[in-house]
Amino acid sequence: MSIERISTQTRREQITETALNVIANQGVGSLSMAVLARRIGLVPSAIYRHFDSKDKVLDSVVDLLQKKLLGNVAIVRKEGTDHLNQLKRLLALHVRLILEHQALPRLIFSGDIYYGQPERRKKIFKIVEKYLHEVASIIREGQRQGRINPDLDPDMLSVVFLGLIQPAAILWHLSDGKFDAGKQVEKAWPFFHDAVKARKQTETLT
Amino acid sequence: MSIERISTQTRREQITETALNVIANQGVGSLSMAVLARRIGLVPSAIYRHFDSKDKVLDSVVDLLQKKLLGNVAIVRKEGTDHLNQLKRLLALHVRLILEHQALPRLIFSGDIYYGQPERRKKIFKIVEKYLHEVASIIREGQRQGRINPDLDPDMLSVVFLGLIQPAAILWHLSDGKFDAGKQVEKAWPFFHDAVKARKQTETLT
DNA sequence: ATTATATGTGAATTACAATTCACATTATGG
DNA sequence: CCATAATGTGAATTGTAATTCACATATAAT
Repeated sequence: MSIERISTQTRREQITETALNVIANQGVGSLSMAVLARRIGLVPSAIYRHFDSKDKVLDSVVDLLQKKLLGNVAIVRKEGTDHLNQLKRLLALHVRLILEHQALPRLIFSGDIYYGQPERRKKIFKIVEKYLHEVASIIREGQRQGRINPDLDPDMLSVVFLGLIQPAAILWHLSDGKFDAGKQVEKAWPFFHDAVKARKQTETLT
Repeated sequence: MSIERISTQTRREQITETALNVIANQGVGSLSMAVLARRIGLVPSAIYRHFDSKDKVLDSVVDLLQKKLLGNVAIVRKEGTDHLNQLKRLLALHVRLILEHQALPRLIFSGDIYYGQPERRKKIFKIVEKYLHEVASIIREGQRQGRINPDLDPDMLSVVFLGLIQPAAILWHLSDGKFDAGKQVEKAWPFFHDAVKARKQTETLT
């Protein structure tokens, strides 16, 4: 009569993924134990066999997000081509990630997820910070390699880099998919690339 | 015994502003009629003298946001200096707006505000769209004026422009004010400016 | 001043969400 | 095979939020 029984380990992953999807599609406000349970085919109280509370579920979601986000960085670093190319690749992966899980910006922005939860807020900040560190680090290597203009501040650039994606993601989502985030980023990349690459010789920066 | 009675007109504005602040400080999820009322010094049911429902309050918040956001564009256009300067000014105003009302990105991202409310979602999209149109229009004029590189796509640029602000705002908020968004944008602007300005003479774009 | 309208109050209603608990049932180790 | 732990269920509890309503009182119009 009942649903198949699954090990807590797998269940936890399933619950976390589902929660991420709910947040992505409907926002943090729509995430309830009931919704979560229904989507999986469980009864609300069953969730408590695997998580102590809704808060713990949210913590788990944040962890998942971290894994996915920083995972992308690891991927492009392994590919180890030229550093500007790493950034390009990272951009592409990030776009895909965001389009798959619109939840990413929502987790960061909504505030509902960390209001009254300073720990969680700090954690999310750390994740973003780490991501930016990695990007800045790639940029620095590119500068050492002589491919990226050494006059530019890598930390500033890393934030701008993030900005190549974010608004595109918003627009995509707000427009219900009509705005083509992929195309925007494709167009924005050459602009960024050109602005960032080392100048051949004499070129004033004003 | 009771609070002073105020005309519905003023009350509506007061309620809307308060709602915006609550969202800015605590997220959409924390916005309840009770919180709203308490902040103003009313009783929850009193809100209904001025708004039919919470949804109507949210609609009103969106209107307010539109006014503020597009208001900034109007301001810089009137100042009518050089177009690149207009953008710089707009950037500064936008930063201030976002720092004052962190609600802006939240309204757009949280999803809670428009899930199940396609009308509202469309409206928000229209606001952002219009903002971008204005920015693109400023850019086009700059191109006609010969100050901005005519090879760059103004629509693409307008989105990138938005990206100069957004991540900075996130970081500022996530870090609880420790990350200096103003400084980031100040640094990012010269980068953008240089990348966008018309090239003196021969300069390949790759 | 008197009446009508606009504002504000407090209690009541309804719905829903998080969480707990006693009770099944399946899986697993011995 | 048996005992025990792990999973799942459904009812019950508690809290909170949106909304309505009957009742008060200030404000404005006559």
